[in-house]
Amino acid sequence: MSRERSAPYAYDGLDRVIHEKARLGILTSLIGHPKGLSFADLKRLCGLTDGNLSRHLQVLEETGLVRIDKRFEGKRPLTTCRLTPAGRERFLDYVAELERVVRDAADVSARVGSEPMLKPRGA
Amino acid sequence: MSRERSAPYAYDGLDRVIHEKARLGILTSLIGHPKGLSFADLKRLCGLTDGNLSRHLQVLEETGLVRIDKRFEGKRPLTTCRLTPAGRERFLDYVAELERVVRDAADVSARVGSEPMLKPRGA
DNA sequence: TCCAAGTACTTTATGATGTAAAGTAAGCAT
DNA sequence: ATGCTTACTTTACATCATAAAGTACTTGGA
Repeated sequence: MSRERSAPYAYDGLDRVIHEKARLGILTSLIGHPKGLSFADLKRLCGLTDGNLSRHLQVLEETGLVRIDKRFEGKRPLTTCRLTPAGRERFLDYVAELERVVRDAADVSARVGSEPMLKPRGA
Repeated sequence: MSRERSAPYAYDGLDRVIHEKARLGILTSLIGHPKGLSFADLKRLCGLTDGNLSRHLQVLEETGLVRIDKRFEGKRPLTTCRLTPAGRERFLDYVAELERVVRDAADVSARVGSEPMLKPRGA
């Protein structure tokens, strides 16, 4: 209930590592797949290039959010990524803060909603 | 309803300009104050330094999300910021996408919630 | 067998940009 | 006068996302 009394919109809970488009996508993908996802899967799901994904995974591993498993499936390398327990926890904390952002914004669009400022659903 | 069939976690709707901690705070502050906020107010509400706020406001003005009004109140300069109509719209679009992120994540924590992976409330 | 093309990544380099620190300018207090 | 505060802006640095190129191996023709 305290939350930086003086700076209610500082959103300190928005972890920089997680609050990044690409990484946010990766983590959201991973939280839905406890058994992990392959490099190729993530690439497709998140619409990322190889280099881009590789780099982000590196960051996520270094910060202990994901575990990366490299093995060979037959003759080909297969990289599998999954959330660490800590990663899951930090991600859920992050999402909780996101919900707060959404709520802060929603509160207001309700308050201001009486004025015809948001275009009516149909137009 | 389409949303990049093949890359459901790309979150293209997360506008880079808005998806920045500081700016997200600024915009959330502003949407709640249709009459605008002063530089000093924003600084406090968002917990930003002068230089930092100044820079972000510049970006937000350049991209047409906020309007900045500089006048003198008595003998002192007073900078007032408010959302433009376009800014409001783009911000609401952004928030809608945020909601999607939250929902994507929430769906899953529900699905996985049966397993004792998230620490029980008390521990 | 040799070569071209594809898979599965990693490394490098560059450009953008968030941020701290310093700077400007004016008012107010002592 | 001198110093402190408000109200910013400018600069300079350091981080970092991303594209492009590179590595290594495999598969599939000719």
